[in-house]
Amino acid sequence: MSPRYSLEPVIQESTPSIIARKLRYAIAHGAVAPGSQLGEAELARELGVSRGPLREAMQRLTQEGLLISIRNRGLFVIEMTDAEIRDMYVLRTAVESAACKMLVGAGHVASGQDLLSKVAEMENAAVTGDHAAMSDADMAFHEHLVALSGSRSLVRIHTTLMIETRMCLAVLQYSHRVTDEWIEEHRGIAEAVRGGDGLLAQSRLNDHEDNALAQLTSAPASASIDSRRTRTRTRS
Amino acid sequence: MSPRYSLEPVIQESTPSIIARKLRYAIAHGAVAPGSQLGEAELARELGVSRGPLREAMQRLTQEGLLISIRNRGLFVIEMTDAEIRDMYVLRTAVESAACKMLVGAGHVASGQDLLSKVAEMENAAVTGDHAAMSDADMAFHEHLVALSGSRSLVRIHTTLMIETRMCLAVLQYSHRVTDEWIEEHRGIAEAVRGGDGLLAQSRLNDHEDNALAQLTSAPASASIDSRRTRTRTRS
DNA sequence: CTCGTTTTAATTGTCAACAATTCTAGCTCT
DNA sequence: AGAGCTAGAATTGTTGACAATTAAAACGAG
Repeated sequence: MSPRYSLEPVIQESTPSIIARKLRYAIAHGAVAPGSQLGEAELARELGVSRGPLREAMQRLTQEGLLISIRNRGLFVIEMTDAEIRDMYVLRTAVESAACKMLVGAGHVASGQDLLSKVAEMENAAVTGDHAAMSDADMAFHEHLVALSGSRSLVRIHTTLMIETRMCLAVLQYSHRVTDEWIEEHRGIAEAVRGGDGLLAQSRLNDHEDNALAQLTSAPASASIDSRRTRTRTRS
Repeated sequence: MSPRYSLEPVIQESTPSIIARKLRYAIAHGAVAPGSQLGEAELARELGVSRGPLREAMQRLTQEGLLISIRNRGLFVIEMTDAEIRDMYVLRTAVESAACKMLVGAGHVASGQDLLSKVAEMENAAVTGDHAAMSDADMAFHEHLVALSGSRSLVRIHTTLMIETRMCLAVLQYSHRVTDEWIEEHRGIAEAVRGGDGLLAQSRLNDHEDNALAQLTSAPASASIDSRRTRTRTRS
């Protein structure tokens, strides 16, 4: 990895972008609890920037749906109810299903092989018992699936959805016994893509997302999703 | 005081929201040409607000994809190429198709009737030759289709997509001969929903979007892989 | 002891001024 | 005359301070 050839672009990332990226990472990995308030002054002081750029970054995250803004009250990290998680998965399934449909017909064999390599990474993570790596590989598979479609629209929407997914995953723990069938589901999708059978890939994808959703919503350990102090106002 | 039974919430819309809404409307209806630059100082002076709230509004539109921001250069209204329009329709079809799938099974008869009333509005607009009303009714149909699904995620994404669609429609003019078959396509979708046949509705929706896309772009739409309704897996 | 009012503190919303960067035009040198 | 360089103007990026609004706590009356 010689850094000579991959020197970073000269266009410096704008300050709001940097802030937004850091906040996204913090939210996605559970560093800030869902439902907690993000004070502008506090964050600005902590990050060493002024409130102007920080407000723009917050604006982006609000637009993406990661934060909710209550006028003259403040910004809060979203608390996703089961219904909202289900709703998110509806959109996510729609996006990934559309990606599947685009994959077949244009180099689906190479795409399938590519996805199978991601499945191999998942297996490696599974045998070592590394839950974080398992989660990363899982998300990498889905991100790669959408990226292979070549659709910028789908990728953009999907990126946001994966952040929300990660946020949900950060709360609960994996159970060991589901990883095996999970891997098999991914392999099934990848093989369907390699075989060029779009409908089969879509149906398998549907089933997979349904299973993943069931893990997130009906899991007994997911009762601690909402934060300790639940002072959320339903009426805004 | 006349008694109002549906008093609207007193929450006053934030200034950036108002600005964003006005700008969206202006962009969607072609009041500002695609590719033109939007100067912050000029707009702020014109709207009678400061640059702070205006920047937040611009930030939203940039996030939505209606503007592109070039650092230290300015903000410009997007110019959508044919490829980008096609890409947008991929996402739009995915969203509306997912909405269709949700419609069947839960009061699909009422939903179908509801959609058919929208088709009737299109017919009224067609006989009077009012192209603007025709366009409005067309978009109302699709917005209603997604709204009936009850999914907030789908509605949110779709709203942005319809603005971009409107922006594209503002540029070109309608040709008379396509309106009739256009109406029939909508009616077909509505009737499929009323009949509870989700797959038929999806396939008809696919075909309809392909046709609409062909009207917008000069190049032919990318090969519609599996727009046909097929229960058996096709293997070519 | 409870309900209503008032005060107070903290937060966001807004604004005007300053700094940094980029494009353009004019100039000089070859 | 053409290419390269330099100075100017215009724009955005950033900052700090001030105003408006809200929620909660303290207080007093019934």
